[in-house]
Amino acid sequence: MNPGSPGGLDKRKAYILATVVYEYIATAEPVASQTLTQKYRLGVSSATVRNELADLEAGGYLVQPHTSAGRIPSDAGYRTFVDQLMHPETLQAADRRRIRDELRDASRELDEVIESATRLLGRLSKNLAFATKPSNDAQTFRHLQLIWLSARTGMAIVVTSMGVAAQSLFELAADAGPDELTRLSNALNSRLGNKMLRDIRESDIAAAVDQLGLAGEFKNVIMTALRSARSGEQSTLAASGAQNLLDQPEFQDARKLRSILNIVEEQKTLYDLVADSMTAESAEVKIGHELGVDEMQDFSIVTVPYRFGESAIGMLSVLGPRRMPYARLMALASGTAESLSSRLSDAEIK
Amino acid sequence: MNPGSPGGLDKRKAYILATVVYEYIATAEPVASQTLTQKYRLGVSSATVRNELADLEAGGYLVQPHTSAGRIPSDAGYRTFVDQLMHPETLQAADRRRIRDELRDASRELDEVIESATRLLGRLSKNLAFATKPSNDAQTFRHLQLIWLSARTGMAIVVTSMGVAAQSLFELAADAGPDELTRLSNALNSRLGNKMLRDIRESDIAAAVDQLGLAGEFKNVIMTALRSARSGEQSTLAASGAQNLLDQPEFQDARKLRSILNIVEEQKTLYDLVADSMTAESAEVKIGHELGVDEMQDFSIVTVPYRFGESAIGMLSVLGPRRMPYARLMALASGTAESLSSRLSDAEIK
DNA sequence: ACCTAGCACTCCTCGCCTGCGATTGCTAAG
DNA sequence: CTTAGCAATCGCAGGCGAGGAGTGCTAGGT
Repeated sequence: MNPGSPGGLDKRKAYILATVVYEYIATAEPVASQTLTQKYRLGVSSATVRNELADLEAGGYLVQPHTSAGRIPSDAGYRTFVDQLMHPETLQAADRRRIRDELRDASRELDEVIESATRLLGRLSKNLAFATKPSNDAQTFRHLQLIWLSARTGMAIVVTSMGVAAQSLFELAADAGPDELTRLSNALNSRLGNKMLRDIRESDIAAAVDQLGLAGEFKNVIMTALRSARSGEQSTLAASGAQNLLDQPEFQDARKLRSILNIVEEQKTLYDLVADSMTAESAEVKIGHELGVDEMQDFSIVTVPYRFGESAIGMLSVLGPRRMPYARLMALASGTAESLSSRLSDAEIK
Repeated sequence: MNPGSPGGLDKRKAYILATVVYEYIATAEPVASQTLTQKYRLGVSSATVRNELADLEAGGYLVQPHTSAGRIPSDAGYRTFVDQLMHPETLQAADRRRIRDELRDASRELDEVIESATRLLGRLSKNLAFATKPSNDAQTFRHLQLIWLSARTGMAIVVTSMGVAAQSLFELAADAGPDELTRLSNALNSRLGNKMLRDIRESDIAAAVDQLGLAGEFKNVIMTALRSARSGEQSTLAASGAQNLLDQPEFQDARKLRSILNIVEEQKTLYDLVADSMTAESAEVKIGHELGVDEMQDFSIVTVPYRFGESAIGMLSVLGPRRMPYARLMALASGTAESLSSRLSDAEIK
């Protein structure tokens, strides 16, 4: 092996590996040495290619389903392909515009915008797309309103810069009048204005409540509302495009799909799988066993964070067979996330 | 045929038909005459049963997949079974309690309660469960709050007896102060209190706005908020349990599932299919072609409305193979809907 | 008039085999 | 280091036949 070449592979091996991956992604059939020489003018004979293929298999980049079959990429093969061999794609201006337009037409509601983006990505990628709902942690506090419903019940609404974050009903042990709730709302608003949600301390609340001489139970009411605003529905997912997976030849067998659908419906596992990509700068790929879940050996996931202002608040992902068009899906996911990010920022409540 | 007997079938034919359906539901295998005589002590020989089976086939209740196979029920066979032959089931007290408890633990948020009920029903029924989100039309108005965010932006929140129904952001052409919004909120609340949402007229709003001498654009702002409160997310569905369908032997073939997943994700078709069961008193069943959708020939749906107070506000359904345990699923769906209804009513904002 | 034993007939299913084609690895020569 | 040639391996599709499941019909019994 020539040192200094990508992945410790000499140039020809790298090219052959890349070609095998491209070809397998396109056809879903094991790739034979002859196919390579015929379709790709390698300038060498199939026998030479066979020698190279054998080396690549020894190196762990390829596997053979059975003796008299061609080669298919291993997880390591895909990994090398993604990291070093493939040509990254970027979206055509036209595609970019289509995505942007479609998201613009979506409702103003936060959840629905996220769901639209997920549906869109599912449709464009022809795979299963999913998104985490945003964490509100890094959002800015805009308004807290206590609504009087009856002497002992009310509702607290927290508005953040992204729109309504949470409503929570409360019950009081002692009667309170509408005026008290209004006064308390006002006091809190002037005290908390423009803080980030995560920076609001219990002492801020306590000060406001005590200053007005109100019952201590209000502190709990407000903390509860803020807490639920902060956590949002963070661990729930939006998903779309499961039926696309049924089109893939490798999932004609229903058993493989069962586990996936299960995982998608459970949401928890899926959330954990992508959670660590929240801090990524751009699209990240996890391939087969890298996902660390037995039932997902045959799948890969592309994940890209979306932002509100500066901070990443959630992830947009595509789940498909390992044999997925990585460059294209990374471009699509990135493009969609980018549009989503700017769509969210446009809707910011200043 | 003896007149006066169920479905125009004499007693023995009815019993044999019922037995074929039971057996086929249990085994997913065509039912043979000998199986019937061996398992069910009919008191006659298999030859006699064969004659009866031939009659039932002539009558359209059964079909034969091929000459040397047993019989399986036709849509008409299932229909007769459901309407006249099967023993209706009711839930054990223990099951009933489990459902109630599980729903009680669910969050207070309306959407999440519905989703919990759907997940629960999916799990218990071992099929695909789905629910329509409630229509707010028949809910009672409790509170409208206009929140001041900046001189020209604000948010309108409408609270109904079921909890928050809608929030909507608005922009004004002319500056307004927090006081105006508060005064308008108060005026509207005293005027609209305890009306049903659908009974609120534009003139009520206009009167309040004009009385306070406020800009006409407030009328639109408020009407928009009320409209969005009324419509809710009515046509979106919650669904759970798709992977259960993959366990059914008849759907090992991925093609049949594709159409179903598609339909479930589309939601629209599914919503239309069950919409007319909203006025039903109890569980309704649609079998195979009765659904009127080609791709759903192999499926049946059990639908039961759930209520808030007196009025039906949504539907809870189970979708599965035609070969589903109708009595059990009807009992499960009814029980879950009942618990859901009372759970919702308990959470009413009085 | 109804029931039933017996039997021929039909049709599906499964395992077995075979031949074909695809593809490889190896060898030996350039 | 490359390549042509070739034997060897393996999967797969198709054909064939045995086995079995189940029916419909017939004829005789109650």
